[in-house]
This record gives sequence, C-alpha cells and structure tokens, in this order.
Amino acid sequence: MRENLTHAIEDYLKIIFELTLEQPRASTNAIAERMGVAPASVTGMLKRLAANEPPLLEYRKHHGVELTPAGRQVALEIIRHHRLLELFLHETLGYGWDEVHGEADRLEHVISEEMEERIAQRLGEPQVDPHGQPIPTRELILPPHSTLSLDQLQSGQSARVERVEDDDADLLRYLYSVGLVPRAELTVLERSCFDDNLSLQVGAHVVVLGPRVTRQIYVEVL
Amino acid sequence: MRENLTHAIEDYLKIIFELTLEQPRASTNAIAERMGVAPASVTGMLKRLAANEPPLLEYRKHHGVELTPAGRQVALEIIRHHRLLELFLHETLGYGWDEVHGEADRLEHVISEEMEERIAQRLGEPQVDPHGQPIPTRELILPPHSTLSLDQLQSGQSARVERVEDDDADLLRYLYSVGLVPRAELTVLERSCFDDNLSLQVGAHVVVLGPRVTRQIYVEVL
DNA sequence: AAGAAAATTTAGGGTTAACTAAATTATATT
DNA sequence: AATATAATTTAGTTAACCCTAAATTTTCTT
Repeated sequence: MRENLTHAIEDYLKIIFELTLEQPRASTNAIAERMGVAPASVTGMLKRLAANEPPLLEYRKHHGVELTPAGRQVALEIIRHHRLLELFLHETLGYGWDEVHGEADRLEHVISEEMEERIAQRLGEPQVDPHGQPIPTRELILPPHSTLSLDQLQSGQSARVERVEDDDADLLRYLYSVGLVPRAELTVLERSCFDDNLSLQVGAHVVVLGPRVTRQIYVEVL
Repeated sequence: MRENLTHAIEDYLKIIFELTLEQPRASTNAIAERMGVAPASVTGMLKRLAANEPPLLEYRKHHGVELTPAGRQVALEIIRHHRLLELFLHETLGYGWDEVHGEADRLEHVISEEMEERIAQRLGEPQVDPHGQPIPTRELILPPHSTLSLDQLQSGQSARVERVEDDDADLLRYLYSVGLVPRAELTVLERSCFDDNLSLQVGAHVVVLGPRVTRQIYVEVL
C-alpha cells in the first residue's frame, strides 16, 4: 500500500486533505503556503502525484487538486499516526498538549503499522487526541465532528468545546491557562459587531478573543 | 549542535563508530557493506564528512577513517537514542526483544532531545537495553563493557551473558527460546577443535552453537 | 621484486525535492 | 471588452545521495 511514499509526499497529501475539508479543491498557492515551499515546487509535485500509479490526486491546471480515494487513504493513515502519537506522548511521556505537535509531525512518517496498532491498543482504541481532534479508525474513516467554530456563535449562546487546532503552541498554552480545553463549557457574553471580538465566560474566567483565535476552536451548542 | 545532519550522515557516523570499536580505523569497503551502498558512494560521503565544519572524521585516502570527537559525539547520541528506544518499545508497548531493532533504527534519527530525556526519565535512567547493550549517558560516554565473546571461552568455563548483538531478529528469537538472554548463566561443555562449534549448558538446555553465533554473544567469566 | 588480487578512488550519470526568475493563464475591475 | 492583478506554470539550477564502470593504489603471493 505505502511503498514509494516519501515523507514529503505524505506531507503534501495530509495538507491537501486538510485543505479540502474546507474547500472542494486545494489551490497550488494554498498548498505552497502550508508546506512552506515555493508555488513552483508544488506544481512539480502535484504532477508527480497525479501521474502516480495509482493516482493519488486529480489535477487540473490552474484549478487545483482533489485527492483520489487512494490519496485520501494515505492522508488518513498519516493523520491517524499523528493523532495517536499526540495522545501517546501526552499520556505516557507526560508531554503538555502544547508540546506534542512538533514531535508527532516528525514521528508520524516513521512509525510502522505495528507500532500504530500497539499504541492504539495501549490507549484503549481512543477516539480523540488531546486537542479533541477525532482519530481516524483503522478502516480509515474520519469520524464525523462538529464544524461549527466559536466565531459563528451569537451573544447568549452556550456551548461545549469539542476540539481546537493543534499547531500553534503559544495559542494552546494560552487556551489551557484560561480553561478553554475540550469539554469545557462556555457562554458568549457579547460579540462586538465591527471587529468580531467575542467575550466569553469560561468557568470563573471572562476571556475576550479575536476572530483569528475563535476560528480555531470548534464547539457543540448546548 | 546537530543542525546539518541528515539521517544518512547519522547512519554513517553510527556505523563508523561501531567499526572502530574493533579496529583503529574503518575501511571504505567495511562501511559500504554495513551501509548497504556501493564503495564509491562511501568515498564521496567520507570526503564530505571530513570537510564538514567542524570535521566529523579524519580521512586518509586508501587508509580509511577515524571519527573526530565531534563525530563521535553525534554517533553516541544516535546510539543512545537507539538503545533507549529499544528499551522503551519493549517496556511500554510490549515489543519482543527481536522486534525492537528495526523500529528503533528509524525512530532514532527523528526523536528530539526532549523526548530522549523523557524516555530516560520514565525508564529510570537505565544503563542497558533489552539485549544487554550499554546505553551511553547524557554526557555521551559509553559505559565500559566486556569485550569477551562466547567463542573465546574454553571447555569447562562458566560465564554470565552480558549482551548480544541486536540486529538479527531470527537469531534473537532462537536465543530467547533456549534462554540465552542477558544475565543467563552458562557452562561450556565441549569445544570442537576443527570447526569451532561450542556445546553449552544453559539452564536445562544443552545448545550447540557455531562461531557465527558465538561471536555475537558477549559474556563475563564467573 | 614482480605480478595478481583486492581495495579504493575517479569519472560520469540519475533521481528527488527544493529554489528563482520569467512567462503564461485566470480572475477581477473599470 | 480591455487591462491590471493575482495565481500558476515553465525553464533552468542546485544539493544530497545514490549508481556503474574504469582507473588507480595498496597488499598479498610467489
């Protein structure tokens, strides 16, 4: 199944998968930005991935790409590795939830299926990582999850935090300090019309968050 | 400290370190064989490593190489990673002692110093891996160990197994099945003069081993 | 010490995955 | 519909690591 695949290819597929959760197709530039490489480098790689046997994505010049089922399977495998590793590092080595991401990003390409299984077993076949992100199953299905981000809530609404994006360590440290972790409950006190700032009640704290932050927190309305 | 170093470079340094435990200098061909690459490829790499700033090894045409202190430090760091990982996989994920080597070989290049420390702490600053191989300390000193291999014993001598080479899974499974693990005690029943076979008493077992095997088992005479 | 055998290096290539700069195509504005 | 701007692709390079085949150097044997 995963023979020819370099780390770079796995990263491309993972990022394309994440981008196509939001838009139907991922653009060359968006991929380049998230990969931290030049757009020209992306074009070359996309051609290769589309020409792979089996093709890992469907590529139309100037119109971005979409993963094929084969490509999606690889992406989900990597995401499963990543999230299992985050939880494993947290649970068995005492890593903070703000520290697991970088380590998992490197390990995810390197662990065997054997190790993936052993970790999953040891953790009791967990469904979510420390940030509340759902862990794809061994059959490589990503469990459904709320797509409602905090910035879409109205004044007075109450909600429970389901998950937060895991890639910004500074943000994670801050969220932890104010108690905005998965399962925490909150109420929107006020939303300012012109700048989209949101003031929230979280436990004993009152927190004001800008839209760049609230877009990274996903909730379930109560 | 470790900025420019690719996985390949780390592997070269590790292998050169291991070769120079036996001979004063490591030859191009010996390195090529252990790396599984062509001798010509080794020459190119050795030139690069000698030209590195700081130089990682000292290279004399047609006379092999010796590590510099800087090169030795990198090698020991990787060996520390490898052996800590072997023990970690064994202890916390239930891997068999024959299964840990391949996984550790890939992970050793990828874990952070942070993770190295956390693993060492969790395992209680261990001194040896599951095969009895000594784990270099954080100050990067390799603890001394016996250099007497089983093939050097005479009839009638008793000894305790200290360590075994870790890279042959089939051999490890066999040794486990007959009880030839670190700390096991044994007595040489007979050594045949012409073929160097050794017959041993190990617990209830009587085992006959050829020299290719006995050279991979290190002991302390009792 | 000469010649044969073994070890090593040189020379010339190939692949992967990145880069920059210039050219092209698509989209948005007026 | 023309033009400006943004997005994308092409072309030409680079660096890391590997290869094979041929040439050279060292070591071994007689």
